[in-house]
Amino acid sequence: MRPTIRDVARHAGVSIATVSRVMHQHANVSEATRDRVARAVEELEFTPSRLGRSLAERRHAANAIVFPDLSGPYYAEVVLGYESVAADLGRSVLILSTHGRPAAPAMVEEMADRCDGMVVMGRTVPDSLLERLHTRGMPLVLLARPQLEGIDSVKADNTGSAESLAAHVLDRGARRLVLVGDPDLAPDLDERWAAVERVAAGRAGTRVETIAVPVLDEATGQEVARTALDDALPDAFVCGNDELALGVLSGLGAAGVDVPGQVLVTGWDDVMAARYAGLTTVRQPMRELGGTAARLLDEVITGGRAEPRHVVLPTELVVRTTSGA
Amino acid sequence: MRPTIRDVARHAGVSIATVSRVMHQHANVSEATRDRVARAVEELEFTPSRLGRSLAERRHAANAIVFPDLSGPYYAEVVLGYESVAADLGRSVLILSTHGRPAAPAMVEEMADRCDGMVVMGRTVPDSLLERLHTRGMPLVLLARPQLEGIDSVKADNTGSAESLAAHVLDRGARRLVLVGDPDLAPDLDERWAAVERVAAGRAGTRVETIAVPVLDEATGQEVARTALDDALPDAFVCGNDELALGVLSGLGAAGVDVPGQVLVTGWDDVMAARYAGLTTVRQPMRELGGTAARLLDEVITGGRAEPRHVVLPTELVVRTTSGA
DNA sequence: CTGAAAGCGCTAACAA
DNA sequence: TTGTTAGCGCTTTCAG
Repeated sequence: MRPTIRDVARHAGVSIATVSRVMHQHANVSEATRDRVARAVEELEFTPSRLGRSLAERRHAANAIVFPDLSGPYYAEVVLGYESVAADLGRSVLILSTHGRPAAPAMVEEMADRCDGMVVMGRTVPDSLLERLHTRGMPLVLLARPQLEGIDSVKADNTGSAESLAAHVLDRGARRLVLVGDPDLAPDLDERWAAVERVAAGRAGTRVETIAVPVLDEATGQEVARTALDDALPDAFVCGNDELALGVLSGLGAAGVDVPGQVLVTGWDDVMAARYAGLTTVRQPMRELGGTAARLLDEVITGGRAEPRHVVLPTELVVRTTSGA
Repeated sequence: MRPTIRDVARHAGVSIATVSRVMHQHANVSEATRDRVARAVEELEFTPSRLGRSLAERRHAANAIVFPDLSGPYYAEVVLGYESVAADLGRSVLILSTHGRPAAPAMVEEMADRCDGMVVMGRTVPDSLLERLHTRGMPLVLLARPQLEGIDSVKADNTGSAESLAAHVLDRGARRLVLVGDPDLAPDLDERWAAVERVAAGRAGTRVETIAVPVLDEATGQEVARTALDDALPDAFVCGNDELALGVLSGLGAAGVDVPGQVLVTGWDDVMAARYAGLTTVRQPMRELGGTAARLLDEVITGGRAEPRHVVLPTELVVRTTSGA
């Protein structure tokens, strides 16, 4: 059996309170006893139980992050940025991918009971749950999802870059645009699509359509391309993320369509593969999104800020060959 | 304040033991009391505290995974595969990226105190720590790292595919090969390099050199290319992972070197970008590596197997244009 | 079928 | 400076 604080106390001939004090470098301990205790700790290889400590302190020194699923680099990068900062702040990191599981809300509640605060991405959990957690006092930060009254949030700028992207595509002569992706899956898309439509509305003869897809991955992109090939090809596919765009690209390529000659294709995120595919896209600071969320959450947990903060990180249009260099 | 089991007990006019029984669907409770308790639980919105429960049960219902750092898709995919299976098994998931931190061993010990078992990847932690944890009874699974006496392990086949890769490159006429990557960073490389050298040794006039790099990422790959350009170019760069290879590729491309005409370049992992870059590589089942580790760990935790298991997952050579189609 | 009581391992008032 | 003691919230014998 692993030694407990009582074992150490007995071994050093002191009380458990003294052991606790020594473990916490508490001031009021004579050097002599401190040494005795330290020796006992050494000899028994004592490490205080996190569980006992957490129960007594009523804090976990851990925090969590919830994200929808993990197809592709975007979430991975965000999570890793989060882990990195949270670890620097001395907190353990719990992760949960809801992956459309019906039990997701229950899993989130369970996780809420293991940490001092959590970051929630996308449409992983019903708002009502988040609001309940928030009123219950659980520190929360929303990441890349719609804001909620009184809760901190972080997101990347969708509007500005979506406007640049739209302008770019239209400047290239595209008139009929197809927006690919489902805002219900990626809440960010709402803002982006709105921006594109706003820009398009300012230009005569422009038409914008929308294709909702079940998943934002390469296979789906390929399918979108195939379907479009049977109908009339639009002038541009504006996709919700790079994987979708990459899929459209290969679907089109397989059919011998000339990109960007006949059609333009754009993505979003700027994942590594986008560079090698020459995809025009918008760069999001994925790592920083996670890192910023971790820092905000820490402020909420420790500081007890009065007002919630809402951070928007900049994004950047990256023009490459596939939408016309 | 959140209600405790005592609140529920008082509310239902029973003892806490009875509440506990009801919460656990324990048999010996009359239907009447069960209902009373259930109602009280409802009304107070009682959820048992994980902490209290864990302390009493002496189990966390959580497990962890440690990995070196997160540059690139490989670790991300593995972690996600792990999370997915672990969550299905009803366990919470803790992650820790050691990232060369000097405090890594301490962080791992701390994490060990929050979970029922953990998966350890690569050279994140000194073997001595792992052995100590193991003797202490902590369930462990090693992932893509050298085995340790009595501890389960999972890895992808390095030898077979490295042989195929070497044969492929040599068949393409390469005589002077450069192996890029540091086995101290990625333990898998030892086996791969050994396999390549074995195959090369069987062919006359072949020379194999090695370049150790500090990190296996794109920037490093570019640098390797630049350095090689100043000296004599080898016939083939056999890289430790895709990112490195992709970096070499762009470094070479920037200098106008014809790949695969003048030089061959190969990677390892088959990440998404590799497909779009046309990189010859070896496909590793990244997700499955994580998933398998999660399952093994579960067996160790729950079953108490007598003998450790060592699983090797198959890999596959994927030939694309950059090493000669 | 139900309750009392003893922990699980620690922290932190309060005394001394 | 040190020790005593009462929890933190739960599970689980052991009686009844």
